[in-house]
Amino acid sequence: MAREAESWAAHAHRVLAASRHHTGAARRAVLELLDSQPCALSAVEIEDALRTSERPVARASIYRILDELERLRLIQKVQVGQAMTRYEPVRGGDEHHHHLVCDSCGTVIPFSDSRLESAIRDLSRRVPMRVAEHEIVLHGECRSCTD
Amino acid sequence: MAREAESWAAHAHRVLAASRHHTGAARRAVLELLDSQPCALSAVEIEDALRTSERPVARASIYRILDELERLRLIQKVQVGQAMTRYEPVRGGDEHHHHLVCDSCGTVIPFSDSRLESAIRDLSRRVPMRVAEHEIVLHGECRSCTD
DNA sequence: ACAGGAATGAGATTCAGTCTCATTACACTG
DNA sequence: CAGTGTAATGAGACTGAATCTCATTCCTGT
Ligand SMILES: [Zn+2]
Ligand SMILES: [Zn+2]
Ligand SMILES: [Zn+2]
Ligand SMILES: [Zn+2]
Repeated sequence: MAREAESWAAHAHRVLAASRHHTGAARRAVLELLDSQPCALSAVEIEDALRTSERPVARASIYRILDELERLRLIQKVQVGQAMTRYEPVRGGDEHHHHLVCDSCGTVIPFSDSRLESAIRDLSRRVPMRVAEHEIVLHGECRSCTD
Repeated sequence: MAREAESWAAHAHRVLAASRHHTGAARRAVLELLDSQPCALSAVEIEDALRTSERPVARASIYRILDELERLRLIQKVQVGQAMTRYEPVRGGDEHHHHLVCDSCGTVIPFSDSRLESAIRDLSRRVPMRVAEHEIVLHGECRSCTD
């Protein structure tokens, strides 16, 4: 399957179109910004970035769109520290991952670890709750801040 | 050592006294409320609870006290979802633990798992950051919400 | 092209959390 | 035990992310 050829934005757009009627320009602008970005963005950063673009999008729309994308599992929240929530594309259903956060400079670095995931999977079965999600964040100091 | 006999509040009070000069009534009120509670509390819940008690404490003081307690590792933040930050006593340095959060009713259930911790410990060594802390939250639906 | 309903925008609003600074209370000294 | 210096506290203004409202605009199917 030529899935590699399809951008995340295009995929997300199709999923979005399949799950509701309209597909406005605001959605497209947000999708494309998210897809172009290497890192997780906050709603405010998205608003700022789009304000100066050819397709500004209102705050209310951004939050609505992000909610929708999250419900469809097209993006995921990244909670780093107590600061504002960030969002990043969930690409290709492939790599589930978590984050390292530098408490000095705020840098967010993704990582994945199969042993950790398997421990979580195993644990989820023994716990008094139907576990749907998990969040793992490692805090510390990144290389550049330690030097 | 008769450590069992000493309440967390009393322990915290000693640590606090050892690390600074004054030890006001506001601090005592917050310590005792935290100690008496089975679950993690938010700053707002603490403020509300104390407002109707015999020793109301101002919001600014509550946040100051919580910051101080956290720096001394007497309490720990519990970030569940995107909601407001909660705080819970760190008792006896003993059981490091994490939380299950029911996304329906908001219930928070503590758990600990040595395999998970060892996976984290191991992982922390292989990662491009000096890891100081970690947060793990499992989300899902608790038994009462599933029924 | 049209109608009906979904999507969007602008701004008011909420609310956790922070900041300021005047006042109070603690702990030590004499 | 009163006096003094300093830390702690309180009241409320302030900040900023996130939510809400509702009038307007724009899709989409017919
Ligand atoms: Zn750093
Ligand atoms: Zn995982
Ligand atoms: Zn529940
Ligand atoms: Zn742990």
